[in-house]
Amino acid sequence: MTTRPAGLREQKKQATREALRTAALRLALERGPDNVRVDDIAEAAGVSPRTYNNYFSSREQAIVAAVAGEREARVAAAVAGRPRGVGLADAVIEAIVDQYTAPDESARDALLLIVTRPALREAFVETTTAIEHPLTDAIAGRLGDGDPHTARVLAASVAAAVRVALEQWLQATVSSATAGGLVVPSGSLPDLLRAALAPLAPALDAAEQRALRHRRQ
Amino acid sequence: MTTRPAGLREQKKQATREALRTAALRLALERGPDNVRVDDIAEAAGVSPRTYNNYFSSREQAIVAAVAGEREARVAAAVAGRPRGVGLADAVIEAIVDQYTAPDESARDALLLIVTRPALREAFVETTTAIEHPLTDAIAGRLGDGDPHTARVLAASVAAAVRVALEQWLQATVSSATAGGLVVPSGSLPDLLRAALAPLAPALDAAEQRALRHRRQ
DNA sequence: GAAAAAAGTTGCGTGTAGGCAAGTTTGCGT
DNA sequence: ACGCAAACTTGCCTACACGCAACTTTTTTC
Repeated sequence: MTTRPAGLREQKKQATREALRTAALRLALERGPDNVRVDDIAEAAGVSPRTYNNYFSSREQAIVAAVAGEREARVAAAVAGRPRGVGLADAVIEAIVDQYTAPDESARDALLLIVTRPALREAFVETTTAIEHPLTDAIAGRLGDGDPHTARVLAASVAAAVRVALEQWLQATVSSATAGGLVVPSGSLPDLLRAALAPLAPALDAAEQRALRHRRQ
Repeated sequence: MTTRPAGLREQKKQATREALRTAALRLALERGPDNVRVDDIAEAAGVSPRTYNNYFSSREQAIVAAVAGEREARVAAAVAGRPRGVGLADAVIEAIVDQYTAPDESARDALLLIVTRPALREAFVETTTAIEHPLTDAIAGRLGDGDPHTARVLAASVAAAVRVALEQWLQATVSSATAGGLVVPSGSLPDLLRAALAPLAPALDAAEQRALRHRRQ
């Protein structure tokens, strides 16, 4: 579905990208993010520093990409994969909660690293915009391609809501970190996501109803 | 209303900011955006280059800021200023259409400049996120402070929809430019804005109803 | 299967973003 | 009115992003 004919070229590109981001994360964890030069990352991944910048347009991007991974694609697939019966709002909300609540233990200490550095936090929050395009397609698929504009706006809004939830979560995390104990848990991300997405449910449902009505006629 | 106690300090800051962005725009128009160094802008505004970066975190920001101006504040004020009777969705949509359709003739050639340079276009589109905070307050004011979270999500979604509309408008503009004739008009921005915001109306209305019901109890 | 075309990598050079610490200006309490 | 504290400006310095043009690798075409 998501995998195209392959081609050696594309394989290498993905491999390089993967090598860069894992190298970036590993080095950041080993020495702390401030002691990692892009030269180091490039060297660890076996490419030139110039090539690094062909893949990532900032040093932070590579690090957060290792955590965010291919979440965009997974979210879109999850939305598309919900059974026909469930409403659009439920499909979207549950798909997102699922994908952002992956039991990814390996990411725990990485997130710990991210929350403490403002630049990294910002880059991490920025990753939410990456879900817009896949999500647009997924929503358009469910709405029946009547009006791609609507799907795009809804996807952008959903991404914005996710961003809001992440910001709240990070803020809670960092304040609980400075407040005292071990950091990890903070407010429950799933709850924050649901709360942030809830106000958009009427818009999603309305679009779905409109699409249905339109198709009948 | 929006003007605080003043204070000489704040005045100077605003003056510097204004000087920087007008200088940036003037120079960009005179010589073309690629022939403007931040040193030039700083010099024209009478500050050090280092100070420039205390105000704007990229060269493009200053140029687009001259066009975007204080639109954030105006949008928020316009939303807050609509009569109590009109629904939230209408208030928001009309306020935004008004503010983005200012008959600002002086901005015409500036926009012409912006659409042609990808970096400037991106920076211009990014300015939409600036309306989020003021708009959050304005929406929260209309919803009655019952749940500030909802206002924030709605504001972020509205900003996202505006961004989508701007992207479409810029794309239409640039393609009509490469296609042939004089550039300026392209698709009607007001129409694009209304179309992009329409799918969010149900969410805005639902929030308003909820707030009303909540207040009655 | 070889040659042309397309896509990707790399080094170089220029301009830029931002941390830090010292110097300057503004605001405020007394 | 005075002086202290906080906020802003500035120069210096390091690392970084990205255009460009030459070169290498993969893909396509005949």
